[in-house]
This record gives sequence, C-alpha cells and structure tokens, in this order.
Amino acid sequence: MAKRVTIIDVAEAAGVSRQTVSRAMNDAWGISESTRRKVLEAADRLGYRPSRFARNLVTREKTHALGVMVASFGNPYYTDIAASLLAAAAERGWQIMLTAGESGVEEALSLLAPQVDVIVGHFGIADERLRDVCGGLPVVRMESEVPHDAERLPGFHSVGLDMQSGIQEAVKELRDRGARRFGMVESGHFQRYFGTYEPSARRRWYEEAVGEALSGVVIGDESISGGGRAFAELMERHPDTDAVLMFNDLMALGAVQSAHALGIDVPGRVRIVGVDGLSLGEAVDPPLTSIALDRDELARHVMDIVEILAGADFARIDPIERSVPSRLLWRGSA
Amino acid sequence: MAKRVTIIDVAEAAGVSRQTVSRAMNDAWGISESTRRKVLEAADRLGYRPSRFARNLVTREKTHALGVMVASFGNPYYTDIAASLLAAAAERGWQIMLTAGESGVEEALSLLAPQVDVIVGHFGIADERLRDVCGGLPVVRMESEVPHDAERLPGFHSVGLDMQSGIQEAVKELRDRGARRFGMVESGHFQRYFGTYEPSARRRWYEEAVGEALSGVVIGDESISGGGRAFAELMERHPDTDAVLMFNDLMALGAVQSAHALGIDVPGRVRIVGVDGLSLGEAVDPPLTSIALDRDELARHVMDIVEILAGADFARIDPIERSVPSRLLWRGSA
DNA sequence: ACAAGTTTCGGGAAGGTTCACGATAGGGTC
DNA sequence: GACCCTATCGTGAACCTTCCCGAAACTTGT
Repeated sequence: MAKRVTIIDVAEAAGVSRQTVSRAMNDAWGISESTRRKVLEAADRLGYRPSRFARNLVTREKTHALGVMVASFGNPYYTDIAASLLAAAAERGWQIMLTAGESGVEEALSLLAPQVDVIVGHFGIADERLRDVCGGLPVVRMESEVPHDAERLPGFHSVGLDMQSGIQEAVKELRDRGARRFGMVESGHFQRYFGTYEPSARRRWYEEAVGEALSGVVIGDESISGGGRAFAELMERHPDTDAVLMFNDLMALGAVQSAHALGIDVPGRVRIVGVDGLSLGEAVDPPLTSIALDRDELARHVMDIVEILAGADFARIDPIERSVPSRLLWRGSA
Repeated sequence: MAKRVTIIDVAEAAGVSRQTVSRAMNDAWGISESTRRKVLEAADRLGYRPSRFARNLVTREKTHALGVMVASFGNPYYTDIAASLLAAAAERGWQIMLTAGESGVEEALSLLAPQVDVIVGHFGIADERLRDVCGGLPVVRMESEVPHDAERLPGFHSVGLDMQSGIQEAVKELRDRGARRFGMVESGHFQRYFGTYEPSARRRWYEEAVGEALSGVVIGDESISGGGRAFAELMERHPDTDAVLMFNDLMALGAVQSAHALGIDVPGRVRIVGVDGLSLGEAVDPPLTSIALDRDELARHVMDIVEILAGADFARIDPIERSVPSRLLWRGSA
C-alpha cells in the first residue's frame, strides 16, 4: 500500500517548510515567485494532492453537505425531485451528495452517511434499520403521502404530500367538463411489498370524491407498460368509464399510449389524469393532465428542516412533520 | 459564533475519556452498557455530532468522491447521463457529489471542488478558468463530439462521442427503407454561443452520408418547441423531404408533436431520427428512433479515467482522450 | 486469598492541513 | 554602522477524531 504523499514530503523535496508549500499550493501572499515554482515542481513530481479532509478540518468545515437518496435515478419522478432539491440546496449554499437505492439501500447509505451532515430521501426501509446504517445522522423522509401518525424515532423527520385537495379539484373539474363515470388505476406496489393489500390514500380520497359515480378500480404495475395494461383492462371491464385517475404519471403515460392503440380518443372519449406533474408529461401528445406535486415547495420544506437540523442541537429537536399541497395541472389529456 | 461541540466536551460532561466516547458513538466493543448509555445521554444533551472530516482523516479516507457537474438537471439528457454515472460510480465504490451549472458554473464548482477528488462534467468554460476554480483538481470533460485536437492543459482529460458510425448507419437504414430526400434540423446553440455559426459535427457527418440526397437544413432552438418549429419550417420549405435527422432527441420530440399537429404521418410520410437515445424517447408515441449514445459505456470510460487519476501521481499523467461510439436505436418514428 | 484471565477504560500519538506569530535576511535611510 | 521596514520563510499549535497499547478494575478458578 503506497503511503500517501503529504505536504511534508513535498516540503522536504523542495527544501522548504510545510507552510511554504501550503502558500504555494493556495497561491497565497508572501512567497517569492521562484520558490513557488520550485515547490510546485516538487509537488508535481511527487504527485502531491492535499487531503481535503485535513484541509476542511482546519478551515472549520464551513460547507455543509446534504446526502440525498432516491429509489431510482432512471425514474423521472425522482430525477425531477432531485432537480428541485439541487436547486434549493444550491441556493442555500449546501452541497448535494447523491446516491440511489437500486442496488442495496443499506450499502449505499452506509457509504453516504460518513460524508454528509443530513440525509434526505425515499428509503423504503424502517426507521430502526435506517438509524443503524446512518450512524445517528438526522434523516428527512420524503413521503408519498401525508405522514401518518406513526411513532417517529427521534432524529427522523418527514415531508409528505397532501393529495386530497388536488384530487377533489380534479374530480370537480372533470365533472364540470361532463365526466360521469369515474374509473381508477391503482398501484399494486403496496400489495407486492407488504403482501396484504391496503388501499392507497389516493384511492381513498378519489373514491370519497367521486362517490356513486365510481365505475371501477383496476390494480396495475407502477410502470408505463403496467399502466397501459391496467388501463386497457379497466376500459374493457367498465366500458362506460369516461374519466380515469391513474395512480401516477408514469402509468398515465402508458394509459395514453394504450388508448391510442385501442383507438380511444383522449380526452374526447375518456379523460385521463395522472399524479405527480412530471415535467415529462409536457413532452407527450396530448400533454398529461396531472395532480402535481409542487416539487419546488417540497424542496423548500426539506431545506427548511435541514437547516433547522444543521443549526446545532439537532438531537433535541422533536420530529418535524410537514406536508406540501398538490395542485391540479390542467393540460391536454383531460 | 457558537463553538463546536467536540468529543472532549462530551467526555468531560460524561466524566470519561475521549476514547470511551468514541467507543460509545461507534458502538464498538469494550464498553459497558451503563457507561455507553451515560455517554450517549451526554452527547445527546450537548448536541454532539462527530466531525466527518476529523473522522475521515484518521480512518485514511478510503472512500473517494467524484464531483459531477451537469449543465442542467431539468434536461433529461443530463439526468440520463448522471444516472449511468451514478451506477458506474456506485459499482466501483465511489460517491458522487452532484451540482448543476445553471446558476453560475464557477461558483458551483468552487463549492464542489474542495469536497471531491476528481471533477467530471459538462462545463462550457475554458480550461484556464476551470483550472483556477478547481484548485488543481483533475478534470474529465464529457464532450458532445469527439475531442478535437485542441491543446489540453495538463490534468484535463476527456471522453467524447463519436457519431459518425451511428449517422452512417442511420442513413443507410433510412435508404433501405425507401427514404430519398434527407433533411436536417441543426442546433442554433453554437451560433448563439460563439456569435459565428460553424456547422456541428453531426451536420458534417450527415451531409457527407446523404450526399446529393440532402433536401435542406434548418436551424432551430435546442428545445422541444424549438425542434417543433424548425421541423415545421423544414417541411414547408422542402416538402419533398421524407427523412429528417433532428439534432437531438429533445428537438425530435418536438418534431413528432409538430408532425402530428400538421397531419403528417410518422413514419409513413416522413421518418424522424433523433440523437442521444434518451430513455424518454420510449415513453412517447411513436417511440423515437435515435442515434444513441451508449451512456453506460460513457460512464465506464469516465470511471476508468477517474480511477487512473485517483491512483496517485495523477499529475504526471498525460491528458487522456477517449471516445464512445454511437449506435442506431431503431424504434417507431423512422 | 492469590494467581490468572477478562473486561473496561485512559493516555499518548497519529493523521494532514492551515493559522498566528516569530525569525531571518536584505534594502534603504540617516 | 545603527536603525527600521518589508518581503520571505519557518516553528509551534490547533483542528477533531481514531488507533495502539498499557493500566486499572473486576471476575473466576483453586
């Protein structure tokens, strides 16, 4: 194992002191041009690289780092969120260290944790395991629903998404435009995950909003193709459906494609509404109507919490829970 | 300015030594349950957080950090690349610290640089400025074309994209399928950037490949809508065009939408080919045919270089230049 | 009760850098 | 030549944690 080249090695090689090397490297004031060149040459020859840890240690670590974990980076839902987070963090002078949970949440986290001050993300594992793997770091969870009243461990905070208002608004708008029979494609994710099916909050709010006008609900995979298949099944089993809420935009994209393939006019024959408000939804034809998560506000909330946590004594702070409202993004598909 | 709570403060508060506090925090072996609790309680009370820099300093900084800068995180081209980079980096045990250049490339870089070992990305600024702002860190550039023979500064490496083979392949395939008149929508980006227009490598390769069969070239904005407008203009000015190369997939998306709006059948009346191979291209209808950048291979090359650079003595390494080939991704739009 | 072993804890050092300040040398002024 | 000033460079300390190893305390066996 090659020993690290330190500032002292360079100093000796150049025949000067540490301090002089430091001055040369940071092109500081108080060093003659000739010795600077001499030192730089020696550093070059030895392949010297200052240790960023030693440097940050002594410069009082002014920069804060935020660890962000998303489930998958191939999913536009997460990249959109990461984009907003990145912007909000940059605005407040935080650096973002990013990782994805695709191949081992715990391993990725244990690598990320020692490098950052706070961790935020979608994890899909329980608080207890999270605490073990994060080494006591404060954690901010981004939930896909309003945080339920679960007992949070200390040091665990969350920002949830309140979809009730958005769903109500969407149903009202659909009604105003003449929709009479409301269907929904629900996610099978929970079921696959927990074994037992439990209706999602989205479904509960939707059913409450449409009441008697519900035509049917079909469960599908959380993917474009899964959404397409489920949509086709829904239309076959409940042909009178003229408005559909898709569990998310990815599935809604599949539904639009599927409708096109089946010769079903959108939004003429059936109106399709997604959830998430992906920017990707603008790129398709017709552009996707969606109940949008305001990602910038989400990011703002996250950064608010993060800064509270970073402001010393985080350990004494009670779990913070916030939620961001959704809003209807009326585009072409409904 | 509140002084930092150190391990010594906790030790004094708990009436033990540093070492014991360290043991308690890292739940190491060799400490009784009662003292552990006592220490943890004291740490909690004081709001103690171990310094990640001091810790990493002594644990010999085994984890390497890669700084990644992309132009914009809202652009799927960059997020796709970031995704591949993230996967490749995770595979080799590197952490990724991400930033975007949207609001100030230099400022973002100067924040990023002290935190990482190598920097890679799309920058849009000259080597000289980059060197100043990165403090001598080695840099890997991702180029949108094959690295030209510019004089690279030492410490600057690059991976470029070789599009010639992909474009040739695409033109051949289009010919085989009956295309006779070839148009292109070119990017106006260079022109806006440098004032003076210079044909892109894509255009040069394309014109060389189609030869006499070129119907016309129109310049457009590098965006969905810009692509749509330019495509419409191309079809109006050169109505005999039956195959179009769009400068990139984003613009191609606009072209497909525009064609739809104009009642032009794709690919029946005109075949549309994009460049980049965005995963987003699969989500639209018809799915986008594209000359794809193999992002995983790009990421592999980048990580290869990065690991070479990290392996000591980087300063003595001559600029490395690599290029990744493109390949034709035949989907529905051509 | 004593020896031996085990558990628990502390002191000194290391890790690589920057900061504050003191030391040295050379040049100019009188 | 004494004095001061400035430009340049070096020494000790600090930053905060973990590792190594020895000391102390406690447990067990006889």
